[in-house]
Amino acid sequence: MGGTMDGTKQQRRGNTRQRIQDVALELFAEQGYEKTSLREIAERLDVTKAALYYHFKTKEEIIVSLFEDLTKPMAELIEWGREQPSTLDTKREIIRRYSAALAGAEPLFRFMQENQATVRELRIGDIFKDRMRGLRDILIDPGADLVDQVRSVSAMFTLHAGMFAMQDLEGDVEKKRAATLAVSLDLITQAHEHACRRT
Amino acid sequence: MGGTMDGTKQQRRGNTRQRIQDVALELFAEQGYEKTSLREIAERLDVTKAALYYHFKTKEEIIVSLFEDLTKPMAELIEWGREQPSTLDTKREIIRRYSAALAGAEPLFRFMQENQATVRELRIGDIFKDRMRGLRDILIDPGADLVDQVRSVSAMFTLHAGMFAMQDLEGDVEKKRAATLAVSLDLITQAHEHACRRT
Amino acid sequence: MGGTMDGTKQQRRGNTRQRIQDVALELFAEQGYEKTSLREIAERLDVTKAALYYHFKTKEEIIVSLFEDLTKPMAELIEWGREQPSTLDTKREIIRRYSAALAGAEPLFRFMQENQATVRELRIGDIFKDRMRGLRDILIDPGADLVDQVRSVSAMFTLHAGMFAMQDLEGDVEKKRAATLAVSLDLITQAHEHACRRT
Amino acid sequence: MGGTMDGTKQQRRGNTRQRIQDVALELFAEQGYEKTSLREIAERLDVTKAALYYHFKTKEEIIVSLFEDLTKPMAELIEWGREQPSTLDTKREIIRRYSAALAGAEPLFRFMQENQATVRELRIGDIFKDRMRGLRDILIDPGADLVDQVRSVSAMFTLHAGMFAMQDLEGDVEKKRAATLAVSLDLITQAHEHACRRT
DNA sequence: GATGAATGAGTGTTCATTCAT
DNA sequence: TATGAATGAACACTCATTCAT
Repeated sequence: MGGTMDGTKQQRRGNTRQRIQDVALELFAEQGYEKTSLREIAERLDVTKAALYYHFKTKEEIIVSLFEDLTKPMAELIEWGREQPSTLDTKREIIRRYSAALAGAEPLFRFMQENQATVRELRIGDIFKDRMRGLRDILIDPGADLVDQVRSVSAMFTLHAGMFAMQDLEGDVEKKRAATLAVSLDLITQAHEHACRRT
Repeated sequence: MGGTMDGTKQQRRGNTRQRIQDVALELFAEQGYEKTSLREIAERLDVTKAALYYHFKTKEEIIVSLFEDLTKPMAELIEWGREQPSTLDTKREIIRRYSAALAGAEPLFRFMQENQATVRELRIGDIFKDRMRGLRDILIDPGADLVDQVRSVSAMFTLHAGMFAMQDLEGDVEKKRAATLAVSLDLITQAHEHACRRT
Repeated sequence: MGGTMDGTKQQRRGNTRQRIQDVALELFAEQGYEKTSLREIAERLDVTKAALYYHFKTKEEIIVSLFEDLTKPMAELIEWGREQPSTLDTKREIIRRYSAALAGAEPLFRFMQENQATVRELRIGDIFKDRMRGLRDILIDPGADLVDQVRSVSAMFTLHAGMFAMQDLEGDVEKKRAATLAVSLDLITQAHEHACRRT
Repeated sequence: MGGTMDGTKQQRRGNTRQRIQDVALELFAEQGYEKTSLREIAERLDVTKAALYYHFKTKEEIIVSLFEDLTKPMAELIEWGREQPSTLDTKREIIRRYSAALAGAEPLFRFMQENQATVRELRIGDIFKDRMRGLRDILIDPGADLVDQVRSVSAMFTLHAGMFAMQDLEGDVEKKRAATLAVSLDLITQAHEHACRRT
């Protein structure tokens, strides 16, 4: 209170790019990619559309940049996972870390889930698909029972559902997160143990 | 008058409305709602855009009509479910029938899943959300453990994931459907039995 | 004066396409292709830009349609020329007819000449280039002296120059046209006779 | 100060203005004035757009400066021509020197020819028109036959055509230049001698 | 001698929608 | 049952230009 400059249009030196990303992600997640126009983003930031083009070559590049910035943890997780032995502990750790990665970039992941049709046509669509497949292949034992494969995939999707579809369940957010993680871990454990017993 | 049926542009008496729905659903599911223009639909049918407006008042009404026509089984399932006692058998039957309902209107459900952001702004968004909540409330025991609630929701989402996300797993389509159903039934069973043991 | 309907927005049934072409050609010839915006064309016609798009898929298609409509005589001339024996009389007739063709589509040819850089990137650029080459190859004797080849080409370009670059010479338009044609015929005659004497 | 010249971005002290002109002319001649953006020029030079504005007040000034620098020989030629007696020898010398002037600034003249519609709206349009008229008036005898006037103008345009329209004729460049010049001299000679005979 | 950041005015193009016929 | 012709509002994107640093 008092002090912090004059309040309008100040302090935007050098961080405009960041502010564009923030507002864009918020709007993309809220209304979808196509229904969010550059005009809208620009107006919220009190700059002109042309200013957006100074920082990003196209509309798509905005979402691509967000994707690249925010999914780094996911990429690293996959890389890490590939180098580990395919033990139950590894898989459980993957699930735990993936849960954390999701929580850390919630709006982006919500966007990815709720705009799949759009995302599919965008450059990030393929990258994301690859990543999901990467994760899946780490969690699934080659040659496992089909039911157990489904269980592994379901473990991942339970985490997704936990973020978006269970938000209107009554109860504390953190507790729901924990419960979701528990079910996910349960599924991956069942999948793994069945598979072992067979061999 | 009278005359030869020559194969093109005849024989479509009265079924134009139906044909519009078919093509629209195909395109909506493939490219998304916003990216599918009425021009595109009209061109595929070899009629003019204005013709679409003879059959549907707006673009939104096309998707609404599809939704209403194709989700009747789901609505009936919920109605049926509400009148049944909350036993394990009931729940398993719900899951089975829901799986069948999904399979029977695959493109529409794919559309709903892949265009959630769009659907949310449409009239069908709320209806669908209500239905999903309806289903969920039948499957969940009030006062059950949070983990078991998650398990129930996960049972539903496993079916969804099964339709869309597992399509690139290797294996026969029917077998995958069966496996998915098995995991889903497993989850709902676990949820139910835990809950019973507590009471 | 007196009589002709009410003056505003009447009589435009069915001929809008034609009116667009007329206005577009006028503006393209006057200001160039790039500097003429669709807004400008639409405003002159008192319709919206979108109306232009009902009749033409793109801006380029407007100029393409003009080109196709207006250069038919030129195309036919080339076709005719190819079937004739390569006599002096044929060549003189070609020059005469080409002169007439130019006069009959003056604004288009002016446009083509004054916007060569633009035209080169358009679809019509290549077509036009081919036509010019076609004409040239009819007029030039294979194996003629280089100087005589130049004379033949110069005969064509003299006609062009006559249309555009000599308009500010003093004198009656028709007389200038006749004089230009005379010089052109002279050149083609010289070219032909030299060539004959050599063989 | 001292220091190693490493090859990139050095050694351009003071000659940036020149480099801008070079690149601009190249692009203007290749794609036209309107289709060449300052961004493009700047990118080729690996400087920012703003840097261009340090050296030139507007886009137009770039082409104006090119025009002024490169058409000095043409201006001097006219000045010289005006002071000479109107003999055949003078006229032939004018044609020879004009041919050389064209060859010495080929890209600019190509640009002027291929962007006439654009050039007309630019400041250089009028200057150039005046110059062409100046040349013409030296070559034409006042009161000569209209046909001979056309011949004189055609002599000039033959040189133009020679530069641009005959480039795809087979044959050595230098030989074509010589042939073109020969035809042009021929035309001017015919024009002159006819005129003399009449007086 | 040049850059980073931005603007204002414009571009061609597409869309859902309307309405007289 | 449809079409032909048009509209108004929007969209992504580009441009020449400016100015503080």
